[in-house]
Amino acid sequence: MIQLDLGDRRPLYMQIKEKFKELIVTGAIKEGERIPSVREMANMLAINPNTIQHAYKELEDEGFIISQRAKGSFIAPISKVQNSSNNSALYKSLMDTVAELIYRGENLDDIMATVNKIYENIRKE
Amino acid sequence: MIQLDLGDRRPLYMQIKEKFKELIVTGAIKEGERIPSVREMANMLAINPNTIQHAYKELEDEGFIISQRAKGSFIAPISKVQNSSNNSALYKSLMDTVAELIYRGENLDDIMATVNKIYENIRKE
Amino acid sequence: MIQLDLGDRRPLYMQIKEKFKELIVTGAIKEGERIPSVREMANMLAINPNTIQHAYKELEDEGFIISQRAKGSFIAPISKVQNSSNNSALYKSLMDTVAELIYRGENLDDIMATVNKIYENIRKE
Amino acid sequence: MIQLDLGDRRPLYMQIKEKFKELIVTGAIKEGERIPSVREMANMLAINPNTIQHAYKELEDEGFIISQRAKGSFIAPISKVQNSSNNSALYKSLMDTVAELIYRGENLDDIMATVNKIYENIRKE
DNA sequence: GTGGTCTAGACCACC
DNA sequence: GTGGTCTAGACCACT
Repeated sequence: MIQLDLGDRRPLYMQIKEKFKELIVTGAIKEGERIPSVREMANMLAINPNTIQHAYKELEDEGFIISQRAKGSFIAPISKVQNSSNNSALYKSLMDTVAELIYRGENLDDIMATVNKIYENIRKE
Repeated sequence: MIQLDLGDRRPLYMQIKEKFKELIVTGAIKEGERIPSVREMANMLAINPNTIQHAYKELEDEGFIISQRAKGSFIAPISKVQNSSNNSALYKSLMDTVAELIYRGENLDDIMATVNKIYENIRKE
Repeated sequence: MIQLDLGDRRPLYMQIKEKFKELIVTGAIKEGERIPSVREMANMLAINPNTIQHAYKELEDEGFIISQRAKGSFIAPISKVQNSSNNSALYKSLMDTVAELIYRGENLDDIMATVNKIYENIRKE
Repeated sequence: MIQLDLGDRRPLYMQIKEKFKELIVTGAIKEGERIPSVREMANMLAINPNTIQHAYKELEDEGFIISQRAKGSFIAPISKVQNSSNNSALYKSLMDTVAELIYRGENLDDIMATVNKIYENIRKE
């Protein structure tokens, strides 16, 4: 489900958090679905439970999951995420990434095609 | 030219590095142009020269600038950047960002329009 | 383990880096093995920790080690090194060195014998 | 004749010196031949004459060239170079380079073939 | 306790 | 004057 990359320079908890975000936003895990408990996850990845806890905490703060004591953690209703923030930081990231791709010689059509493909993949789910 | 954000959780050297990348890839600074010396920049931003040095070092490692002892630092020829790397990490970032935008309820057309606008802005220069 | 030569005109961090590379490529330290922490090494060599940090950073950039915050630094899996680079610079260095040896009157057989001996020494490990 | 690489991190004088060594040891310039004067060279490369002077000085110190006031600089007789130094540093460099090539997955036969090719190329001249 | 970031201040090699 | 190296010492984030 989640694969840690030791070469990755980001802290472990952030890798885990962002991997979960990826699974959620691409629709691989859906609204209401349960994710492994902190302890299960810690066992699976063979790392300290505190690290998982940290990741889950931030996911909850950002509205992606909801943790219920003694029951587990669940993907939050999508409506919650949509209200919870303005998306200007994401648009900023989009602009920087696209500008760099163009600078590095990538074709506008290839970029557009990639964006379209992501959209199609998500719809299909 | 560059504004530091102390509230930003990224290290200072990275803010500087990424701001320069932005200026370069959007065409605000052009191939061959000289950027401020390590000391000038340190004075302008009122931070330690070592921090600027760190930022410039990484920009050079990534192929964006060329630093020459006793002469200064200059924007690298664009051909160096285009050859020097594969763009898969950037495409990965693009996919993650777009997926999250869609998940947060953004419209595909708005995203496409943003991509197009970046392209037009860069071409105009 | 590592001996600094103050008479050497290369910077300290580079002496350290290259000594480690030597230990790694000759098999004296093996994949996955832990190397001394930045502070331990600094104490052992009686130099500033930043200098060690600099050396380790470059070893990591070149794919020889992996540094993990709060855990330590480890010899990278050899597969990472083999994929991560093209070897043309090394072949260039080989050609220059051999050409100079010949110019200085060395015998081709002696050179070949040296190459063979290195190979045997590494295989034996 | 000589091409400077601004991206190269070595000082200019050293690039020049090593390029000359390369031309000499591979036989591209021969014993007794005249090389351009400091001023000619400085004009050709559009750099400061002091930089050329520095390079020539070191070439002379190492026995590769002989400078005669008002006449110019000439490639030294090969016998001079052969006597002038022990070659242990070169063998050290050879061993390090070969060990790294092997570590990076290169084949012993390819390395041997390269060494042989250099030898043949020099003999032919 | 670990690696990473940052400061203040110094010195060096290069051009 | 420029980039690069180094020290001494501090603080932070992560596990």
